[in-house]
Amino acid sequence: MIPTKKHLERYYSYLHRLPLFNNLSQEELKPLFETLQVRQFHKNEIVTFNSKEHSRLYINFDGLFKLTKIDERGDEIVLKIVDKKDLVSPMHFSPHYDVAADFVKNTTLFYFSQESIAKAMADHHQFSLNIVQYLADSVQSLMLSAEVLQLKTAKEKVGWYLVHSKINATFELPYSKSLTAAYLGMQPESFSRALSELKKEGVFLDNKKIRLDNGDELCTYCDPVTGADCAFFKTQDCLHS
Amino acid sequence: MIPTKKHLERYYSYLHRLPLFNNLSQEELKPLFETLQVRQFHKNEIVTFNSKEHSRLYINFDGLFKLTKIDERGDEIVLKIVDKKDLVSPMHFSPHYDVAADFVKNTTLFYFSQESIAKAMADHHQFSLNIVQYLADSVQSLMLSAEVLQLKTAKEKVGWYLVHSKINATFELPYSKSLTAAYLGMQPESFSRALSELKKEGVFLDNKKIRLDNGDELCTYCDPVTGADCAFFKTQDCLHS
DNA sequence: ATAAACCCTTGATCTAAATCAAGAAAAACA
DNA sequence: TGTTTTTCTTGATTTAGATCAAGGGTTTAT
Repeated sequence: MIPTKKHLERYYSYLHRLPLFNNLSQEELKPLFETLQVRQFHKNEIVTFNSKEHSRLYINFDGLFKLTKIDERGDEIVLKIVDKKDLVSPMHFSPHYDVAADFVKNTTLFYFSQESIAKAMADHHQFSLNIVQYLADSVQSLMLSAEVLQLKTAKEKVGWYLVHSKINATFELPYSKSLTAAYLGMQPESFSRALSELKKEGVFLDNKKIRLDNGDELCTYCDPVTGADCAFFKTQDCLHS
Repeated sequence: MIPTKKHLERYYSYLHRLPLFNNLSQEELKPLFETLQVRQFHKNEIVTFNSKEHSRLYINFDGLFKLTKIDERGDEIVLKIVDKKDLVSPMHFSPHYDVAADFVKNTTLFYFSQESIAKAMADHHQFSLNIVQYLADSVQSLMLSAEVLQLKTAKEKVGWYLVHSKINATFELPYSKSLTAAYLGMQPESFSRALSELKKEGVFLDNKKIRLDNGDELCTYCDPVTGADCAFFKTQDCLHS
């Protein structure tokens, strides 16, 4: 799909605000942005991302999908929930690795070819640094997930996810309960039961809004990386102090 | 610790052969290598790697350690087993993230400061590309681990680990059973039981050597990334063909 | 507005792996 | 070399969460 000129202006300024393009001028980015491509995906569509056919860097402009792996039995793990402004780079996968992109909503993705990205990296050292930063963040968030998924009980997982949402967003669970459950590696039933356990501790979820009796009920479930963005962090009330 | 001149020659040629320095000449690497530092760690020592005090890139010259996270209950996950030639880069961690380096053997680590690495990246685009490659590989191996840990049963995990060893190394389990079990997120008892299940399928582990009745008994447990390095891959006998 | 589809909850039951326990084997040490 | 320490195995028991099942809500479509 070739975007119209009117759209392009809007797209460029959207892109320019992403962390991936930090410290790069409109001018420097022009040659890369001119190679921008756009593609739409339908809700419920499933696409295999591999480095063979998808040697690209995708940016979620609008919509929602999950990166998953499914085994022979049909069991699924959610590696990442890809929301607006999030990136996926199958171009960085090795030739035999692939993941499934499972679209939760109708979605519009931007993408740049591996060649365009390679050229931009060669032309602008800052862009290489941004790519390094993006990959380093991915490593860290995967390590954090591994920790949460393996070490925490069902209740702790849900508690952790809620603090996460409470701090990063605005007291709202951003996704459906079943999608969140899948991301936390648990069944919807267990998620539901964990929520009712948390109710006893003063944590309520009314229509996706998180409500707390006291305000600090979720601090037990917090981690230092998430906590760093919290107002309580390193005060006497915070457990990471 | 300041290495002697005699040692340095040996160190430089060791380093030069690492993938991290692919396509870079001895000449180009000289300024970076001159900033090389060396540090020893004792068996059973535990060091916290965070970006504050360890804003470096470490290379395991000799020894063995595991990168772990431990929770309040004392439960541990092994994020990575760091063997000779492997890298760890706390310099890429965000300020509030840390992992524990738990030394299994006496270990000698090389390291470069964040500044040295940053300078080498700025001076040589190829080095930036190598760093990107290293981080991309880390992302992928973490995604593969997540899949193995969450989706596979105990027996499948052990089977998978054995194909892994069979193909990458030389039919040997590279680490102790309990370390391997920890890496696979299971108890030593479960590992042991899984092994005796595999015996029934013709897979034996005699004194760390893997012995197979037929030769293809482990193919069921293989994954395409591991399989890609296998002679059977994509022949009629291989399940990934 | 009504139907249909989907999502969520609650209860009963099941199961894989953890835990507890104790002995066997192997490795490290003196 | 024998002794101590650590690692591994095997069995009995427990448990957290999965699975199965069915009813209640909520959103979407007609």
